[in-house]
Amino acid sequence: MSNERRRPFPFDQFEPRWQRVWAERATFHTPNPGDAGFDPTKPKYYVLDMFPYPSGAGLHVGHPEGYTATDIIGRFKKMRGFNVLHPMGWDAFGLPAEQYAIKTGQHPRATTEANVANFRAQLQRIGFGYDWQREVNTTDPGYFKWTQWIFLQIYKSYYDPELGKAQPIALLEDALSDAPQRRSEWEGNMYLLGTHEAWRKSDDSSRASWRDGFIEHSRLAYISSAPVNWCPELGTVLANEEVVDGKSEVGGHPVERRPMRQWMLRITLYAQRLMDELDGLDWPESIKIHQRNWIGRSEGAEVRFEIADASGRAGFQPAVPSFQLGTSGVTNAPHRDTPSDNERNPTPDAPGEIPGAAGCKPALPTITVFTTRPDTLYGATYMVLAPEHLLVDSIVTEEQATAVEEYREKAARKSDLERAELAKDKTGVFTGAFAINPVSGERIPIWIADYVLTGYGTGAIMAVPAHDERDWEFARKFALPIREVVSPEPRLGLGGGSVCDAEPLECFVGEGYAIHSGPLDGLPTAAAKAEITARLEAQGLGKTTINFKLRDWLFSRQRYWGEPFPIVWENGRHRAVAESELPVVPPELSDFKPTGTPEPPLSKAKDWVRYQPVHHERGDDVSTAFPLPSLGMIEGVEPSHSTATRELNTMPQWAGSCWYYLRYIDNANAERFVGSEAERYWMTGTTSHQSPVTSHIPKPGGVDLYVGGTEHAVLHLLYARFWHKVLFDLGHVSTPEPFQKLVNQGLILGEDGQKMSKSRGNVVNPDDVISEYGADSLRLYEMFMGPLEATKPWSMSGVEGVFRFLARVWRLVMEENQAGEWQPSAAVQDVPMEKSVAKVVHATIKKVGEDIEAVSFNTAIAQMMVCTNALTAANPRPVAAIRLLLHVLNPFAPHLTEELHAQLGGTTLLADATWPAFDPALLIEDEIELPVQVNGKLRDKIVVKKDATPAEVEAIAKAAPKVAESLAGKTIKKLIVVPGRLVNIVVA
RNA sequence: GCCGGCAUGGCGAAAUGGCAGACGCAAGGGACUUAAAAUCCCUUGGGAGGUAACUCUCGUGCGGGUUCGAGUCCCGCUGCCGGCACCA
Repeated sequence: MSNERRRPFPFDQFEPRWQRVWAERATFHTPNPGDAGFDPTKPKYYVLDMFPYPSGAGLHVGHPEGYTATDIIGRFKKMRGFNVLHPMGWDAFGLPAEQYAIKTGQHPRATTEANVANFRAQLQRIGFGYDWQREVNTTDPGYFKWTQWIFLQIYKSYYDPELGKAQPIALLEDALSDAPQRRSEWEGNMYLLGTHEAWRKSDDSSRASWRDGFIEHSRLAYISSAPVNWCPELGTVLANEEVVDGKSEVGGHPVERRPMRQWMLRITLYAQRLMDELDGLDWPESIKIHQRNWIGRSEGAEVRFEIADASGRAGFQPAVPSFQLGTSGVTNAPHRDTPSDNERNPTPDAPGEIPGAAGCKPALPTITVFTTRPDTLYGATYMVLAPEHLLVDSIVTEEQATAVEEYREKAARKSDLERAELAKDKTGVFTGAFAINPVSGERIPIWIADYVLTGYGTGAIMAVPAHDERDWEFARKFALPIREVVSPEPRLGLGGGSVCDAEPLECFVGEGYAIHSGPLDGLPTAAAKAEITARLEAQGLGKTTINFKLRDWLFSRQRYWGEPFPIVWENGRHRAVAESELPVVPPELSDFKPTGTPEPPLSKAKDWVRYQPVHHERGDDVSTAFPLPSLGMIEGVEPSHSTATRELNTMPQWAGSCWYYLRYIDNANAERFVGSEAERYWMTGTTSHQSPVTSHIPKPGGVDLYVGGTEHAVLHLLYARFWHKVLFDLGHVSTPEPFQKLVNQGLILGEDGQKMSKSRGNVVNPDDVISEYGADSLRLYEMFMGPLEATKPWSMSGVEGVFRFLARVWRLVMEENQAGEWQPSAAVQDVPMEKSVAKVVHATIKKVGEDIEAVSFNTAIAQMMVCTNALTAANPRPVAAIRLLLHVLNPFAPHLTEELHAQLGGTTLLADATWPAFDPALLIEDEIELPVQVNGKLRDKIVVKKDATPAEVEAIAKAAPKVAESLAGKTIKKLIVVPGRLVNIVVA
């Protein structure tokens, strides 16, 4: 069979040989600034692949697609005189290794090591020019030490809304002690930071504890007990981004909502920056749009509704200011930030509420809603709270209490999946309470319904059934009044803001003109929004607001095979371990099974759990964020370390991949996560000898080219940008964005046009392709299939096609002797190139270079095929022409070209060669052929001198036989000569 | 429902608003060979006409438009793929 068959060229012999040569000579090693061999005169180019999770299944053909693209570009840039950084590593924490461990009892570290070895060998077999000295592995303690360190930087920071950036939390502490009078101002912001719970508790405590609580809850990493996505099957919680249709993205297991104590990262505070700073990036527009949609900014207004007391009057105005209407324009849903003793009946703590002070008539709370259509306020005929809304308990009437409680329990039990499936069927219950429409003064009922989400806006809405599909449906089902307040066309004579005549027949959600809306009547929607918002603001009843769909990032997992948090708990408070204690290494376990409860598997390591503080040398960073005594320790009690326990959760897999591109830059650095000199060079191209980087970098800088699949459009690419921005704010990195240019490779389908999968049996294994056709054929085919970004099916006969092309290149240079051995061909001679040969060779140099820059590899390969066909026809074959072809083919088929280059007497590596220059003079034709059209239809072709004047061209064109025939008896209305392109004659 | 992307031969695909189908696959024919493989050469979008070199004509999902000229730009559809989906 195939191994019996004689190979058209001996790729199986020379491919491994050249791979060894590259490895031995460290051909693709790139020194850092300051290292031996570093050339500061060269520009830098950082080309990055999305590093793989080393699964047990090994590489599939999708991996080498992007990797070959970056390899071609990296090798090309090296030939063009760049310092090229092109590294590879392993995103090796993750669920599959842990689940395999559960099944087999084998330690995840063992399987991970074996898989990494396999992946590395597979990649090396394809001949990628990685700098293997820069390899990183997220599970390496020398790596995750710095993942933990970065987490601590986030933990020790807060977001300053005025500066719009993260700051060390120590500064916040200073600010609070320096300016205690700013407390009320801070209180406003505190709610915005989700810290109102702490504020409430601190109300009657000392100033110091208020401050501690405030600091505690200002951290960019915080503890929350909000309902999270719990997956019982996987035994862990998942981020919103990891839940697809109510099922886990990994494994497809059902996911339910339940409140749990979890670490969250305040990515929401970066929503605006994450959105704005996309603009400067050279990314596919679709990915940018995807991220913008995910962040989901919407502009609107918050409106405060008072609750009517039983007699129907508006309730008492609360004595405290409504600090939800704070200074910052950014709000998000209230989080229940502190573990609640009874999670099913959380303490109401909504804004403005003062629960039952003894002996006084309780002031009734207000309800704040978010709306993008404040212009429809006159049409708000009822309100809806999310079932989980914290106000429900305090407003529900006795008669409705049972029904409400039943509904809330049912809603809580519903999984996300059920909630999604039942989405169209609205359900809800009346609370028995009423609110006052602030503009019409009308008494409107307050309902609860699960179509209102607790996590978005304020978790409460004003319902305008005439102009919102969902409210319309709900109102129809429960026979609630529907009032039309927007008309698609301007209407006259329907003013007065009074009652409308009849309920509308259908829901109108578009923009139009206000009707039945008092002072707004006749205004177009945009103006009506502005007018009503101004009026509300003047009366303290509302204000413009911006809302984001983006939620804070749920950052903890109940897994073994992940980075432990560098956090210990004591007396119910968390604190950072000292930096000198990093890395916090996971304990050895033999049983990795989920506990079956939300208790993480690390809880099984009883000794590890009990925190034994290391003895600190002088100068060690023990104090971390702020001194231990301020952490809520009981005064007078000596801190006792024996009671301290470690945080048992681990970080999600995204943690390691949030910064790996930085570690490649300086992967052996034991002092810092990345050396600043090297970081500045590879991210901005400048060194300390050059002018310092200012805070306003015109080009965002970062990785020059990042290639990977679209599946990371909102997960990895959003998380990594977030971490990078925090590091930038804190002065640890020099660019605001990590990845300047992004290219998405398309999906490779099976030969049947279906997605490759084991069950379909259409999976192509790159190893098989290599053993039959060689690594160069695999590389070349993956690039020749079509545009890199396109989804395209695999075709083995296509592989065969590029294989034949490579064999033709081989035979350009080599021929078989009588004994059947390959030897340099006699046809290859040191003769000058004929002009026609020189022309095609130089055209090839030009086009291939341009196409590589444009990431258009399929057309570059087509041009090299044309060139090869031309050279095959030449006899003798000028060796200079062949050498030039080998140079431009080298980034694509590095093994074959190195071999042939050596066979032609080359003593240096093509990989180290300089990209050839083309001679533009050769590409200029003396005579050019021009098509001549009559009325846009091709009639003839003429040949003219390249510098012929338009008048000359015109004359020749008119004289062309077929043109003359078409023109006979007609008058020329217009004649267009496009120099070098065509002639078009318009006749009557 | 909303937001993207795509639509060109039998197939993968090319084409700064300027000769549609480069390059490759597949297919057919031929050369070499005892034979096969490999290799090399020729043909290959549809239709019509011509003994022939060739000639004419239609053709880039559908319908309009802009333009001397549209696969390409604009408007309106259809189909497929991907994402989001009660986000007020």
